Amino acid sequence: MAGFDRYSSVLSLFAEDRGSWTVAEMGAHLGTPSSTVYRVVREMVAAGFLESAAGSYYRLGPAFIEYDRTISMTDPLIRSGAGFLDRLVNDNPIPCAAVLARLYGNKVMCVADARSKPFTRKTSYQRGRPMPVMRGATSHAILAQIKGKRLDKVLKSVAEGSQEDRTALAKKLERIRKEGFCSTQGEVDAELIGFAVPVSNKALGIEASLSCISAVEDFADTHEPLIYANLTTSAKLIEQHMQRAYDSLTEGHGTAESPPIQLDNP
Amino acid sequence: MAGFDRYSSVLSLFAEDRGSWTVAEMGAHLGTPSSTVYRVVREMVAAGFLESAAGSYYRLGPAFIEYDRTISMTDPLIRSGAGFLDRLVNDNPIPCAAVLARLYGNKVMCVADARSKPFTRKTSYQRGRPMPVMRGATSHAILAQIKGKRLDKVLKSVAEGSQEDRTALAKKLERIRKEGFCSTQGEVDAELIGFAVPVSNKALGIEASLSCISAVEDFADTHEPLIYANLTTSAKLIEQHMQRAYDSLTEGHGTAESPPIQLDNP
DNA sequence: TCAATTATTATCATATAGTGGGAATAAATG
DNA sequence: CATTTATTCCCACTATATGATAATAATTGA
Repeated sequence: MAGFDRYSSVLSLFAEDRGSWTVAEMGAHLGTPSSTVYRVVREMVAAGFLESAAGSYYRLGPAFIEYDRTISMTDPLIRSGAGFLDRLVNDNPIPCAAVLARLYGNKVMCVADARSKPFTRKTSYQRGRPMPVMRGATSHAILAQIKGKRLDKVLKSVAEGSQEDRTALAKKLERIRKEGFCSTQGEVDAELIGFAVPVSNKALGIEASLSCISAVEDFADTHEPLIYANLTTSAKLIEQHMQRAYDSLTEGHGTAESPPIQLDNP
Repeated sequence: MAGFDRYSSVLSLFAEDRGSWTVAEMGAHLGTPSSTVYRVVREMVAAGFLESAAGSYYRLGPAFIEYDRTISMTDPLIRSGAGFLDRLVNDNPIPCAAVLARLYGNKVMCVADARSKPFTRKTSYQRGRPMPVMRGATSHAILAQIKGKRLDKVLKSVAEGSQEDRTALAKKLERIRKEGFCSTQGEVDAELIGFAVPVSNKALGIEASLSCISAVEDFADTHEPLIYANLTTSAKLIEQHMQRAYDSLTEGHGTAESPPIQLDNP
């Protein structure tokens, strides 16, 4: 193994189901001698990517918390969008969770979320958790924004579903592109229904979606217009905010409505 | 440059004040030719540590959000402590923010926080932001738990303050160790006062503190006993929770009070 | 406390992988 | 479509990673 893989293969061991490893365990799982693993681990501890814990165990280090904060403070979508989620869940006619998700390379990931107090269901959508690319309104509203070889690349990267599935999805995406919204039921979590609208900014290269998730049993058809109205309105506001932030940077000044948000992409 | 530094020196460029860089800019700042930077960047993009954004800019990638989530779900302190913060800020007699911070190598970092609705002040303590090691009740309550060469190592690593400062601090820490709590005023943020108590678990190698921060103008001496009582109670609960989680793992079973928390450090 | 065990670092000959200047190609721009 | 800019490719030259082993440090148990 060479290059960055040497390091990321070690980091990949640390996941939800296993947060601490000894050097011997890492070596065994990676098929690498301990002396080599020790050197790699030592370097990453020095850089804050791992920390030495009790009992000769190692854990993920503070660098991840720090860089996560950097992302929260500099990412245009998070900066512009996170603040709208609380309002959205409270304006919704039924209990729900709101999710702001975006395409990150070939991955769809939730980058901010909120839930109304009465909404107690568990949802698969959580900040930092990679999401199914081919299933769910959240992902559909994102994929509807891309096409051609870019879309192919994303779909191929997940290596999921048959050719027919992908053709069917392509048709669905075409319709979403025209209508501007979509919903799915039970594709991600049983008994939950999701509604989503696209959010994007071409100049910043951001393809995202805003969605809300509710229990099927709380939902009635009469709620649908209001749900979509709220989502669409919030999405527009987020897009406006992103564009203003971008403009205020390229023009080199902030306005009264858009305080000088630091958005360093000129 | 060699080893992991090759990669972390690139990542270090990305910070609060600058979230996107072109390869040419990175090369100029690092004194490295573009062809080399391109190779390094390509590797990190493939691993999700960077993402390619619009206009030939690069940004931090989804890996950081994902690993941050992994930490939140596996770190014993965060798992046991984060849930107590909301209760703490609401039980407090005056508006405040609560901070759970820990020693991470030689760094003190906030890993979870909460604030009561009426508390609107800006505080320097935010999840993911490295904190001053030698100043503030939050850090003092942590440092009071370590001594000898370990303490020396931490203090030397920050290279801050004179020898006298460090001697004075050592005396202060000695008193905190005996009393079990501490407070500072204006050491971190002007007009704010902080109160802190230690939180630790020897078996897990965790040295942390629980603190709350209020405006000096809201504070009266009569509040102090209740503030410390709340902090101490919460800290005890957090420590108990951590210990139970640890025990339930080492004994290989969960009990009714402590649901089977997945804590993989045996 | 000390002996025994285990974790971590150091050493070093060898194989391997990174470097960077420049050419070639791909992508973006106007 | 032509031009500029970004990105990848190529390759001789070094520098660095590797991993078996030995030395040291830290931890554990009696």
